[in-house]
Amino acid sequence: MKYDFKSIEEKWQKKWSDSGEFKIDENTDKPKYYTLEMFPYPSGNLHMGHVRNYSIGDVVARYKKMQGFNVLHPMGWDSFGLPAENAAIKNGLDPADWTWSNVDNMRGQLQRLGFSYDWDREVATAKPEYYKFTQWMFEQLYKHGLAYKKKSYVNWCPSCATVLANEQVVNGKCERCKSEVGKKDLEQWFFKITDYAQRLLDDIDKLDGWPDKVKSMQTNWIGRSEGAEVKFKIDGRDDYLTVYTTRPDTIFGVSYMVIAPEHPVIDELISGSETEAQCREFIKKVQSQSEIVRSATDTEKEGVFTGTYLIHPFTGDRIPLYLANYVFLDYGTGIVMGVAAHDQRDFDFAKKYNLPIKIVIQPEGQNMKSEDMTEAFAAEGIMENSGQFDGMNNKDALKTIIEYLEENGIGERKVNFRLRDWLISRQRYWGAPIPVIYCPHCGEVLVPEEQLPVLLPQNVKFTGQGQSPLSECEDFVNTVCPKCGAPAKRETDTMDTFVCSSWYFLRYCDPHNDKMPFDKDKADYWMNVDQYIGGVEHAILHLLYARFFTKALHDFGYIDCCDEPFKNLLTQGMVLKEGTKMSKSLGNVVSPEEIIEKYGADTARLFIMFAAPPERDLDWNDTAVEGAYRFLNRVWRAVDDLKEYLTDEKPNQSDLNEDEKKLRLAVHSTIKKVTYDCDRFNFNTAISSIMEMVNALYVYKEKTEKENYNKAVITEAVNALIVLLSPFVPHITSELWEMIGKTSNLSVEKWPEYDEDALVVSEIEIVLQINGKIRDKIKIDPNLSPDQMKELAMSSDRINELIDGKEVVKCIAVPKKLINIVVK
RNA sequence: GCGGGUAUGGCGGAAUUGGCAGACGCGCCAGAUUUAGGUUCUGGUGUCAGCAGACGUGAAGGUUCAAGUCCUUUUACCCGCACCA
Repeated sequence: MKYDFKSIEEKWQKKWSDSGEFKIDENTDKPKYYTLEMFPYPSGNLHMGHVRNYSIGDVVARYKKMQGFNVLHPMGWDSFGLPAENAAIKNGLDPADWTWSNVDNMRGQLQRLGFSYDWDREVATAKPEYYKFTQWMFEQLYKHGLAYKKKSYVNWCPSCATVLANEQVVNGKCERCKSEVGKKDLEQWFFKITDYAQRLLDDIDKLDGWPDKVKSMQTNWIGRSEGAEVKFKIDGRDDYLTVYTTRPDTIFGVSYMVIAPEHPVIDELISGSETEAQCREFIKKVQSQSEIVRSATDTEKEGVFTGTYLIHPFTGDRIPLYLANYVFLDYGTGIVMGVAAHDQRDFDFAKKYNLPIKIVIQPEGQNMKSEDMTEAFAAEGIMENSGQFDGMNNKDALKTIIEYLEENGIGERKVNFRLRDWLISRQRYWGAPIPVIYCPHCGEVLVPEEQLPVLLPQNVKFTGQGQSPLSECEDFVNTVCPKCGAPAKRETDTMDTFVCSSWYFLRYCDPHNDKMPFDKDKADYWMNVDQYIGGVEHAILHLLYARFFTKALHDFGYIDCCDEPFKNLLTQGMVLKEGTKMSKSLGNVVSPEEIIEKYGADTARLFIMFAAPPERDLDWNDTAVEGAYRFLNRVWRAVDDLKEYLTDEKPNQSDLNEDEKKLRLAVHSTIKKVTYDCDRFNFNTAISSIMEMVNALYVYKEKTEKENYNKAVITEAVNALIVLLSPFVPHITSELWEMIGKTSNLSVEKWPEYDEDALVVSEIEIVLQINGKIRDKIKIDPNLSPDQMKELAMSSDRINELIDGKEVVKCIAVPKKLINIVVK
């Protein structure tokens, strides 16, 4: 019989779907295991990255299930987002129709790959029954003071015609469409993720199962720094400006101050000053610069004197205040001390504008002169020109100076984060509407919970310009105030899709609940996610937001079991073709559909799991895919040949001949190895050891006459082969299972255990070395003591020949491995 | 500049603890089967050398009886952040 993957895969996929094979619930004594792959955006078709992501997840799910866990393995759709709306603008399609037809197509593709999802738990963020609770989440955050509206300079993508979160701006460009992002002064909705900055940072240490890379990326993104805020009095006035510095020890080295051009106090400061005209011109110039130019390290530092002086709190000196393009409004206070001698940026600026360079820290044992300096001195040293702090080590001085600042009311210790609040409103249609109503009498009012969801209106015009399409939709905008009943208007912005995906893993725990986003007991049963799998591109955005949501929901009392969503994280590598990323423009895209058509889902899955370890990039190789297909055929033929030599009897180790023992050894060492490897996600080596076992089976077949087959040993080998292979290639193994007469369900078959007795060998080969070089190999009883081993080694003719006439200095024997004789 | 990572045959990749470097697969070479091609089965395949042997895990040192693995220095490449005061 031939391996007909097409009919086999169709047959089993239908069986699984008809019987609800992968349906799961909480009513069991088994320990739970929640494995989750990042849900896809329904772009229309699966790509190889998806196939890899979900193949890895499916192997984990099936393996854990066979090990006796109650496995939650769900799938869903991150189905709000811009492409649907762009399709509407371009082709006049309804975003919902476009989305749901893509979902149907992709669901079919996932099913053709044989993934073991509990489809009853499917979620889609764009369904009212889901976004109802996204809106509920917004309201919870609002009620706890974590959602608020403010006017600020925000990132604006002209092409997407919407604002963006800081995390969505990559090198000054929109992470979605790559257009240059500008700034706009707008009133927008934010989530106060900064309230959680310290906890999000501290708890990174708890994430043992996360890759270091992702942890360090999050650490850098949160960007904690310690320093002080210091007040400088404005000369000739009674008020102060406050600066933030991480180097209060250099405060005596301040020779000028710099302020961000957008700073709100500037207008007042420069009005009427002699440099007003230049200042205004400079501000205009800086604002016209793109974020990329502005934030590039090599952009020349420029500035203009404001006409204002500040008074140094220690020396009383008058310090000139400059506008400068290298100071940012949104970090610290937007005002910085200029310490030319000890900061490279300040040094460059001071050189350009001829500002004094004042040394206050000397490298130990040296006497630097400012006129000789070619770059700033930022290392440790001894304080000088710093009044009562002279002679101190600058690290000690830093602490002492902060204490002094606090005691004298000049300043205070301050921790700063780079993390900004999360801007969540978007001027787009295809997202969850923000459930807020503006009443002329009551102001900002939440839509009452019982009125959720605020539904997206239909028959909306998409122009792709200006305001959110919702704002043109009279029926939607006009409503009544839930508090006073007066005519009122709805918020017309929708939420960033990252809000929807920040809690979907909780919804899978209880996907049909229409009262609450999830039942607390169910969430406490399933959470947290034992294994999360996805691309590293979400290292900051999604993973940070999901952590924030989980912590907030935990604090609000909706989950008890954890305040971190993902216990273990696997970031899988990319799928490449000839070393480069697959892309339409390069024309090197390998379509999963074609591969399934040509070789079947099992071959696609096997190749992907075999070709590289999961976290590494994988280079697609057509001939190696053939190799995977060849292997499955080899397995098929072996089982087909041997199916008539099966028995119910178990092998008896003591009755076996050498060939039978060898086969049994191969089988049981493979069980051991595959189990070990699967526990560590070394799927490529797990598969290679199964291949070795198949090779051993062929050797046995070759060497043994059919009438002498040991049926018990063969049966054990065939069973183990099918079971061990089943998480990787579920269709062919299900068919083979049935073919050898099994009626039980393979997907819940108990994972095999190896038999120690089968691993015992009477003889092993060890290596004889002289001075670390291999000179001979001998076969010995593995249980020999080191002394017995040495004795045997010394009786080797070859060894005696080589050490003849030399002095044996030392002899090392490592049981079961080698003997090394050291001679002079 | 800061942070994370990678480097092993023609290629993808193995090598749990320091203990036979190159498992497994691809490719290639040969043999068997076949009218032939394909398929399948078997054997070979790091480099140099006829053999013995020597060399070999980015580079250079070191520790050790023994190093891909540990230590020091260094190079190249990939990824992330970056005028953050």
